[in-house]
Amino acid sequence: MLALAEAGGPVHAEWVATSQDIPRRFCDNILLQLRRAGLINSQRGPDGGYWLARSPGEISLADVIRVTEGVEQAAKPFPKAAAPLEEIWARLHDHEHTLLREITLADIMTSGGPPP
Amino acid sequence: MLALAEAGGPVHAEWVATSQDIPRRFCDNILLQLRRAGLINSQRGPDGGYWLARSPGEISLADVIRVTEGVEQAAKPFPKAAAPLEEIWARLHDHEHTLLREITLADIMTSGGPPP
DNA sequence: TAGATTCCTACTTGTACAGTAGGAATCATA
DNA sequence: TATGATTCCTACTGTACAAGTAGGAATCTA
Repeated sequence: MLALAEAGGPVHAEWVATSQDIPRRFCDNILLQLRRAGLINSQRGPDGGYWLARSPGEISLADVIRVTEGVEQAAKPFPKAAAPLEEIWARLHDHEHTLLREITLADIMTSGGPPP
Repeated sequence: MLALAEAGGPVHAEWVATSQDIPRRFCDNILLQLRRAGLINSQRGPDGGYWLARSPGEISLADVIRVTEGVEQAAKPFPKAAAPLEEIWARLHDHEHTLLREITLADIMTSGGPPP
C-alpha cells in the first residue's frame, strides 16, 4: 500500500489509487488508517496530499502490517488440548515478525517516479 | 486435531470428539479429511475406529496443515505493483514450511492415555 | 467565496471457515 | 442372516472478517 507513497514528496490520493490500480474511495480509507497510525502525514485542501512521516529507511514492513491487524488479533485463546502447539506458533510468529521488522520500505523501493 | 489420534491404537470418533472438546459431527468431518489425505486409516462397523497411518515420528505438522489448506491456496496472483513483496512473502512461507516439516507429532506428544 | 482535497462514519457484499444435518455404506457379532 | 454400531458421503447454515461503496462534513489555497 505504502509502496508508492514513497514517491518522494506529497501526492494526491487520486494518484496513489491509479498507480496501485485500486478504487479511489478504497484508497482513501487505507491512507486514512495509515495516517491515524502515524505512518504518514497529510494536508487538506488544494495542494494537499500525503507523504511519509519518516524516511523510507525508517519504516519497516512490520509497521505497515500492524496497521491492518487489529492489535495482533488480541491473541485468541487456544482450543485447549493444543497447548504444545502454542509454543511453536509463538516461535513462528516471532521469526516472522523479526524478519518483517528488518525490512524497510527503502529495501523494496525500485523505481516509479511521481508526477508534478 | 490429530494431536490425540496418537493414542496408540484405534479409537472411535466419539472419543476423539470428547477428548478434544469439539462437536461429534464436526469431528467426523475432520477425521474424514485426514483419512482422504492418507494420514490416518479407518475401519467401519463395531470395533471400528481411526488410527495413524504412519508412526507419530513420521508425520509432520506440515502434513497435517496441508490437509486444511486447499492446495496452498493456489498461489493467488499478487495485486500488481507489489512485485518486490512477492519474494519476501516467498521467503517467509519457505521458512515457515521448513520449520513445520521438521516438527513431528512425536515431538508434541505429551500424555493422555486412551480408553479400552 | 469557490473549488479541490482530505476526513469521518456507516453501509453493502463476497468469501472462507466453523458447525449442522440426514442418511447411506460397511462391518462384527450373535 | 438380522442387528446395531460405526464410519462415510453430500449438502446446507451461519457467522466473522476483509474488500469495497457511499454520502457528506471539514479544511485549505487561491
